[in-house]
Amino acid sequence: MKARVAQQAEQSTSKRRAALTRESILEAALRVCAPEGGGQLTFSRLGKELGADPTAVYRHFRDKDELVLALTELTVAEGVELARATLPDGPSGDWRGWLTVTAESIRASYLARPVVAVLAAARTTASPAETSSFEQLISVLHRAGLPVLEAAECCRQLVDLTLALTQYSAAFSALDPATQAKDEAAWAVKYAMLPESEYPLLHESTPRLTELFRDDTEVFRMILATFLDGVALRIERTRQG
Amino acid sequence: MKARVAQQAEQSTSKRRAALTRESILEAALRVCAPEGGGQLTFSRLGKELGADPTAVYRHFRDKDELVLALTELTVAEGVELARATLPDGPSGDWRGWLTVTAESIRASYLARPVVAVLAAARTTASPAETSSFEQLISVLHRAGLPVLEAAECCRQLVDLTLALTQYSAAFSALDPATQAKDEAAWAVKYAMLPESEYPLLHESTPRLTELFRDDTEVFRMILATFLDGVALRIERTRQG
DNA sequence: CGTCATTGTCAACGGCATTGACAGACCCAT
DNA sequence: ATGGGTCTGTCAATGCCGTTGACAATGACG
Repeated sequence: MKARVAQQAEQSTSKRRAALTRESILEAALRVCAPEGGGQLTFSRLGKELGADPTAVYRHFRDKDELVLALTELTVAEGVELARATLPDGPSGDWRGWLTVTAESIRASYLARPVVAVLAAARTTASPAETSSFEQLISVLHRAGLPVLEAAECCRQLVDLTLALTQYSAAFSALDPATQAKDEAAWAVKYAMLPESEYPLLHESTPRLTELFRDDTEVFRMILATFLDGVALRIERTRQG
Repeated sequence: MKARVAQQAEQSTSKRRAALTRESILEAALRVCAPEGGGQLTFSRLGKELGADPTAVYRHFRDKDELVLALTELTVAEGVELARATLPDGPSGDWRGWLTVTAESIRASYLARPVVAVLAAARTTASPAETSSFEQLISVLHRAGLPVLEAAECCRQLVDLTLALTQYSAAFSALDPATQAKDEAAWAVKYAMLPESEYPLLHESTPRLTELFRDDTEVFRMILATFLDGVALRIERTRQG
């Protein structure tokens, strides 16, 4: 009864009354979620961006959760696409490069919309784009010498590591600038006042640590590198016996 | 109906009539944030737990942010304390055990109050408890053979890794059970329906991956192990050259 | 004893997601 | 064309949330 003309009739000529579509709403939402779009994703902001009543969105998404899920799916898909564009088509022996590119692509997509990353929290999307990317990751590690199951475990680790660290960074950059500045200042002051006698090592490292405070991306790269060193070790062990 | 806690009338200096104290509020908040305390930390819930008007809390904390910050500081301190209780007093050559215990202690403290973990997001606390723990971590890695700066970098990596993954887990367990179940079901269905011809490796790994879906803690342990393998490699390299 | 700061209560405000009633526009079969 | 049925946008209202300002009760102190 419901769900009449599923989706075929209206896209050819004039949209009957479709000022808003799922796509146009998602686009507007992505605009709102951009780092320069201002802190929050809210129905009223979305309505303003669309030039429509905020509640009109409910005609296309059951609730905010559904909207957020669609946004994360879009974001992941974009990340996967970005990775695909960077990576070679055929198989590659460079497993390390492959994993690195994939992780950093997904991270980049999320960081382009910190708000989405924050709202996505730990929701699992299981989008189709993700699937084939995952299969390829396993394949690359398997070719590198890992048994299938172990390769799959490593991939799961990589994905969790990437998503968790990315959302961690996103949460910070989604904070309002005042709070960000306050936190950073508090941190700097505290480290500057550390008594050298009591914390000699920390005192010596302060400049480097302060440098890293600002640079989430650098920290992510370092963690990823260390993690991949661990994977390399596992591969080597497997090969030897 | 005023459930008064009869524990005042102490303290040497001026103490008017403190039915509520910073400490009693924090305790109540921790109770609310416990996994079985029900989903959210809210002023009205807090007020109910205290048997007082919700807005009374504002007499002791400027706003919710300050309350949350205090809670995170408490949580981190508890984690550090837990680690201290487990670890030997003196120096230890077992750097790997040291790092593992520290990371898992902090994780355990946060997971005992998922709500705090979620609200803390990426706020930096720079509490005193944290500081000495950090100094010790650097010391342990330095003794293991790493230059001071490199040891400090590794510690920073470890902390970020731990906090990010913990908040990632906490975010999921802070979701209402219905959503959790729905997400898990969606994931399971999707993986069960994967065509073997297109995704042979994924298909083969499905049982293991499904097992890991539920077991955040196991995944964390694996990631930590892989990461520490990477650190071991770095230590070895330093020693040799 | 009177003054004053402290602290709990209460009512109110604005922002948020969500809902239900309504109205115009479109489609199709009559 | 016409009239029901259906989409889709609008509007008003609800309930929860954090936060604020006015008020009242309490104790401390000169």
